[in-house]
Amino acid sequence: MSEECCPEVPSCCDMRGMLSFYILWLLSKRPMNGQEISEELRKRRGAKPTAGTIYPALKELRTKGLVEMERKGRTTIYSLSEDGSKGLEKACEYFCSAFGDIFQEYRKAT
Amino acid sequence: MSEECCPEVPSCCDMRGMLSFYILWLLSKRPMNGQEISEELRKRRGAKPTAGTIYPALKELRTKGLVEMERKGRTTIYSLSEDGSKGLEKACEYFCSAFGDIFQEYRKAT
DNA sequence: GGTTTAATATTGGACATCCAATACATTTAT
DNA sequence: ATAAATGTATTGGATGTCCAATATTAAACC
Repeated sequence: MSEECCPEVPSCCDMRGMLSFYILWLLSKRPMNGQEISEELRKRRGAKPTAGTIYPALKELRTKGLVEMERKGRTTIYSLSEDGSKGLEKACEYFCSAFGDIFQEYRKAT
Repeated sequence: MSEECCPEVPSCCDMRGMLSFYILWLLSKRPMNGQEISEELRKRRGAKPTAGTIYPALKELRTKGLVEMERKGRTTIYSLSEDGSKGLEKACEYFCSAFGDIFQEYRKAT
């Protein structure tokens, strides 16, 4: 379907991390199933996470009570819980505080 | 010494990752020793990485040829190599492309 | 019904990142 | 000279994130 442009993953240093955070952020936009989440991540981070990446992460978020799920036939719709929503807010604050300078610099440069 | 304010690490989701990337970015500002790098990370990410975190990361960056070091008495000064500089550029591009939306949203909200 | 397809899910192995604990070298203080 | 302080470094164990491989389930197709 969509062949939308996506960033090239750099070879120089490891860019893993923040997956659960990113999933929470995506779910704050709208409830999604696993494949939709994976596709969003592909568009944004340049590589589509496989099933072995995405479902364990979702399971952990559910265990922590941050995400709720509802099975609908073949698919499972994941959505933010109230705790997930509150947690995301704190996490966004932290993320932008921790990495803000790097973004600022990029904005100036372009 | 400096008790500068630093962000509170959220409990909701894991915020590890991007350490090597962040180190490269810091070293692009100026050469530093391990303790200075750790202190910069504390101010920005809210927790000071211990020796077991920082030195293996620096060692790996050196193995990859991205970082150079020079021993000076008690301290070791680390600096970006040419490859490190080029790699960082790509990595910054990727990082901002991958996480830009989250940051944009934060800017609007505040 | 029987096959294919799409989505979900688990397992096992690899690796980066994290800490606590330990060790060592060099400078500084006594 | 000895002790304390500072900076560097390694080890071992935990955890999150990553993929390939495999399995399961439900819908769609013939």
